[in-house]
Amino acid sequence: MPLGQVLYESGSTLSHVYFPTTAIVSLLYVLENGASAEIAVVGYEGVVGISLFMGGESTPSRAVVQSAGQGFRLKSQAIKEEFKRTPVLQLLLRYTQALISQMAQTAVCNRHHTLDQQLCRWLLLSLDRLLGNELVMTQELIANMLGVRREGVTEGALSLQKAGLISYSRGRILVLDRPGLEKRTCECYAVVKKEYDRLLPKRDSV
Amino acid sequence: MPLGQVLYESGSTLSHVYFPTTAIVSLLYVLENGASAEIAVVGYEGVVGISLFMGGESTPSRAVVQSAGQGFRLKSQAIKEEFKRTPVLQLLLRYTQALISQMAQTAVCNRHHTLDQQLCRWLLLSLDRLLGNELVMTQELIANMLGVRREGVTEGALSLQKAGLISYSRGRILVLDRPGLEKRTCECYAVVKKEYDRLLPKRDSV
DNA sequence: TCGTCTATGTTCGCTAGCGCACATACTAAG
DNA sequence: CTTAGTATGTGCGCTAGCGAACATAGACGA
Repeated sequence: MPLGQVLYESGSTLSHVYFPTTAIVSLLYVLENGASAEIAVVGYEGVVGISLFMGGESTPSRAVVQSAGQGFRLKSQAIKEEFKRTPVLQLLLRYTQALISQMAQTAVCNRHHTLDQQLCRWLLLSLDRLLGNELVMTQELIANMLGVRREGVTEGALSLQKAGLISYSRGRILVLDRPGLEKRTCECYAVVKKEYDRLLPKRDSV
Repeated sequence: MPLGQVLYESGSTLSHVYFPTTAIVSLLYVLENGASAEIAVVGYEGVVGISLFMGGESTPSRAVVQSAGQGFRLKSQAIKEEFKRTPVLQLLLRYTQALISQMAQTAVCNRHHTLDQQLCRWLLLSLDRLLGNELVMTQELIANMLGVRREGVTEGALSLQKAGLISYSRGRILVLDRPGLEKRTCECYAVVKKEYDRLLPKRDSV
């Protein structure tokens, strides 16, 4: 495995599972503007291509050889057959992959996007998991979730309210203009949502 | 599930697996100084307590109810018995959990730690996956991995060199003082390493 | 009705890291 | 040896977000 080799691109179907021995492989998440961040490092202790046995076939991440070296690989077919014997696990594994995607996206988002965008993303992700269009949630708590200052959330929420996208008071947030939020957030929300939809087609069947 | 309920603490052994229906649960990573960041959100589409069927028993993350609501739960014993039938998967699943830990830690680290600390973490993690004490890697590439500017890495590397911890030139980095790096980095390196060691005890057996 | 608590709003100085532009300096190919 | 190319060093102005301190105001119990 030479330095810089791309084992798989974001979104492509994986043809092999790789077991590095002396090589190191980086898992990168790439944003639309080309900016990227490394999500994890895989060396001799690990496997590149988890999604193949997670049931997802592909991931929104890219795998790049970070340090030249040796490794084994297995045809995807071989792995998949191994796992066909245990259909019960499929759903759980697929969910796991969705979760992993969300985590990874969170990491890049932390790095590259503004508090404002992250706030929108967070509101949308939460909303997707609720029935109405109301969130019971203080700004203080949101700040904790996002890992930022409470004051930052206050500013963000204010500007969203001024823009007529939400309205709130004392721990209740009403989303008035969902599409507006979607326009205002970064790509991360859409990526995560798409991945959940792809991996868990019937979301209310769990 | 009332708002604010902690389903499991970082590091504790999980007693149940939870399937939220109307509740939302946040997975938080907490730093030593108490600062934290949300790694992922789990709602009706998902499961809280993945590590139970991943084979890891516990995770370094905390699960908090973010929005009150209903949900099911299963005793951990029930889940584990289900999975005892398929011992082949165990190793892969355990590795998956280790990978997930690394991703999560990366996300908090992005949020809360300085470039300097992250650089040390990155060097150490890479070193752990190599034989010698030399990395073949330009600062430009490291910047890409960390998702920061090349100049930032230059500054960091300079100060590490001045401190006598590393020495480098044109794409070759020599680590001179490993313990020194470990002292200088944030907790994230240790957490990840510990988790890998815990989950993959015989690291050269993969 | 009053007092208290909690949620939100506002200000101010500060710093890390960004973006950009450019200055070296090592290296390898001709 | 020369030249081109790539890796590293440096300076400068700028902005997002931090930390801390404090102001306001809705909610709710006594």
